[in-house]
Amino acid sequence: MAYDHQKIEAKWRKYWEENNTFFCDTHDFSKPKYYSLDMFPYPSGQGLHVGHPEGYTASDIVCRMKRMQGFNVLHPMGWDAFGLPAEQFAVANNEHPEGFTRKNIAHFKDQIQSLGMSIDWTKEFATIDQDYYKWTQWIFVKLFEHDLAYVANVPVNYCPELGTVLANEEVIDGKSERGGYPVIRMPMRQWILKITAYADKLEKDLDLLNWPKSTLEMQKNWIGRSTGVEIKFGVAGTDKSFRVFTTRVDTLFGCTYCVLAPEHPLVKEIVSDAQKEAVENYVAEAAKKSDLARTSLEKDKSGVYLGADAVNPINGKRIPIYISDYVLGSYGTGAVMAVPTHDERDFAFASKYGLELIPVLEGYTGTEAFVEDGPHINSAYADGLNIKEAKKVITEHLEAMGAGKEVVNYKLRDWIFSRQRYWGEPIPVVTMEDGKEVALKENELPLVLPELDEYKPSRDGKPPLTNASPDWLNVTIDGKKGTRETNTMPQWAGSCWYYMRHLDPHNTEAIADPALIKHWLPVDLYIGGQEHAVLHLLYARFWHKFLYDIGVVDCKEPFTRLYHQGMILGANHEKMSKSRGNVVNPDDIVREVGADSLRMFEMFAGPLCDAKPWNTDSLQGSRRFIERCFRLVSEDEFKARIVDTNSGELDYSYNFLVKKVTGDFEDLSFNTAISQMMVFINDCYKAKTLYRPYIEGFVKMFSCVAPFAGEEMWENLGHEKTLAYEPWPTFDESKLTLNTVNVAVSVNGKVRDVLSLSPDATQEEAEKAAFASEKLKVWLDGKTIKKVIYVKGRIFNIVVA
RNA sequence: GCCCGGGUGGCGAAAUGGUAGACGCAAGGGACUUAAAAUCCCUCGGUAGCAAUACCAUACCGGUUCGAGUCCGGUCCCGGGCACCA
Repeated sequence: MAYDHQKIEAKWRKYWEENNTFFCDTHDFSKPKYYSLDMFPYPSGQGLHVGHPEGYTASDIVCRMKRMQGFNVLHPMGWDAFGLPAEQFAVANNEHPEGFTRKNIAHFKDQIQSLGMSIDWTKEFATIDQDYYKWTQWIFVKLFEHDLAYVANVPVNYCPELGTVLANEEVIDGKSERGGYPVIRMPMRQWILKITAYADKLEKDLDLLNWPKSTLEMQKNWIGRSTGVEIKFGVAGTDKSFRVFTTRVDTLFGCTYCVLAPEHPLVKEIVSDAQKEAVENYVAEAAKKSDLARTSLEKDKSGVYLGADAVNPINGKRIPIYISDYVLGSYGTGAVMAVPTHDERDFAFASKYGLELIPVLEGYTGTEAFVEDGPHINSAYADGLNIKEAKKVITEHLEAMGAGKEVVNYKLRDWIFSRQRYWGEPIPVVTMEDGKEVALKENELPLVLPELDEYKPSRDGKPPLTNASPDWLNVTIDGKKGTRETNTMPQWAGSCWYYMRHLDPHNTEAIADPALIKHWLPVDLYIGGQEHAVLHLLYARFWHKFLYDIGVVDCKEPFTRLYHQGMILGANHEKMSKSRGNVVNPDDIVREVGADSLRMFEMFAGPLCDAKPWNTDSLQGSRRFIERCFRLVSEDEFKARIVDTNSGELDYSYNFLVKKVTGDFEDLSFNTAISQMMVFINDCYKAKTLYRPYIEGFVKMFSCVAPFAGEEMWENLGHEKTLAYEPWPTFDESKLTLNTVNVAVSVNGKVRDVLSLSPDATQEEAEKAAFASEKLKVWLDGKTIKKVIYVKGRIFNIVVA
């Protein structure tokens, strides 16, 4: 019986669906739980990409093993279904985006099912389902009630091409993260979530996570915690003052001027008449510039003297105040103390405007800012101290004077949460005539997205929902008139809490049954692309922490273990793209060589986290391996070798295999697990007899990677039911001890002979055997033996002079 | 510029500080076959040699060690992230 992948895969797909094989009874708490989650896909019109099966297969392998190990495994799938492409399709065809999206979902689901994922489809839902986004809106209302959602007129990142504002996280190099369109700064009324209120927790709790180092690092940098001192500077000749933030308070004696951000409120108040025009011009120019222009184009520093001076609180020195756009209004206090001798930016600025230079650390040469550690000078009581000591002393002085205190600052900004788009969750708020915002009550949710005649945003940035019918727009609450919010939520909203909803996707009373939340969270394994290292993962952590604080969840973090699959590149080692003509369609592969071969190839190609090029030959090699395994239980020649009494010939190979595969699957090291399976199969081909329990154990492990073939092989071995819940193979440690092991004998570290010794041969025995070696004579002849090093089972090294 | 990763055969890659290149792909040879495909077996880092074997070899330079792909310092490349954050 030949390996017919199409027949086998169709057969078992049907079997799993009909028997609801992978149904997870989430209320069954009798077994330990294992919750494995894939980052749910956005169901695009293009269908599945060949990269999707990679992450999905990885988590599927772990789920299949965990199920056999007796865990109650939850492995769900859902759809991140609000989003731009569907809306763009809707605008182009003047059609509601839902129909298009539902069609895509059906296609995605069919494709994923064809890949043999052991998913419990009874837990499926989409973010666009009304009974899902009801709860997304509910969480928003809770945030609002806790003053974590507010409206403000702020300068935002507006993307004219997309017709919407974007979060800071969605702007990369002045362009939109999606589409790469230019983004400009302009003030607009927006809903904002106070993620900064959670900055400290988001930073600290990174310690609790088993996440890739690079991702932790990126989150840390994004949050950008820094400890420093806030210092109060008085404005000379007035009763006004301003605060600066510095991480280098030790250099305060070298501060020779201060710089305010152009948008600093004090600027208008203290500017001198003589400088007024120049300052106003500069402020106007800076306001026009986008962040991009202020940063990348402005290598050269510019600024204007305010005509006012400040007083350095540490020594009473009178110093000029400038404004410059290299100081950001949105970070720290929007004002800095400048120490040109020990800060590169200040040095550049001071050199340009001929400002005073006072070195306060030994090592300053006058040609550039000296930023290393060293003894302080010109710093009164801090002279001779290093940075750390000087910081302490000067901070104490400032505190005693009431002129400074230690503070923590974050780079993280609040999350601009509203979008001027149609295809998103409506924000469940009504603005009353008096300008007050009122959130809808729970029984008024969901606030359903109304149908429109047209889905286009208007040119002036007004959202499509402003075109909704007056019935929808105008509401009366307690006899007062109000208007519904016409902004919608960003796509991230739906993905912030979906992992909770999979536990209980049809609950109408709560976001999920609290008992289920308590039992099943956090997610044990979360696999998805690294492109979400900051955006989605930061937002989801924020919502989770908020839900923790209001008692909805009782763990601090949603995802304990996170892993990113690497990209599948084109055969030419470049990113797959239509324009490069190197795109591989998974449907074609499934049809031609089968889902099992695709899974095997993607897992065997290299470490899960690495980028891996597509390789058609290697794909065939994976199929060849599956066929080789299949033949063992389907061809008479091999079936006749399967026996019920153990001859012992595969003892080592099998037991080592079980140990290796179990550990490697746990570590997500699938490529090495598969190579060990290949070694075992090669051994099987050489063996005279095949001990049945070994073959069955192999099939169980193999089936995690190639589930269709695995089930078929299991049936060929005489079983009637699926192997999905068969007990996971165990290994016998005693079978892993060999009678003899190869011990390399080296002279001065160079291997000269290999001895066959007992694994626990003593040093004396090893020595005897080594010095008896003919091959060694040449290397030892006439030499003095200084010492020998013996490591059991590994090496016997002789050091000679 | 700063912060993370990473650099090993023709290719994808393995290697608790202990015989570098497991496993696979490609290539070459053999068996089976009328033939081909498929399958099975063998060879396969470089140089020299009929061979045994020797020397060289994990980006480059240096160090620690009996012993370094692995640890430490420096250099050069490649990938990713951040970028006036005071």
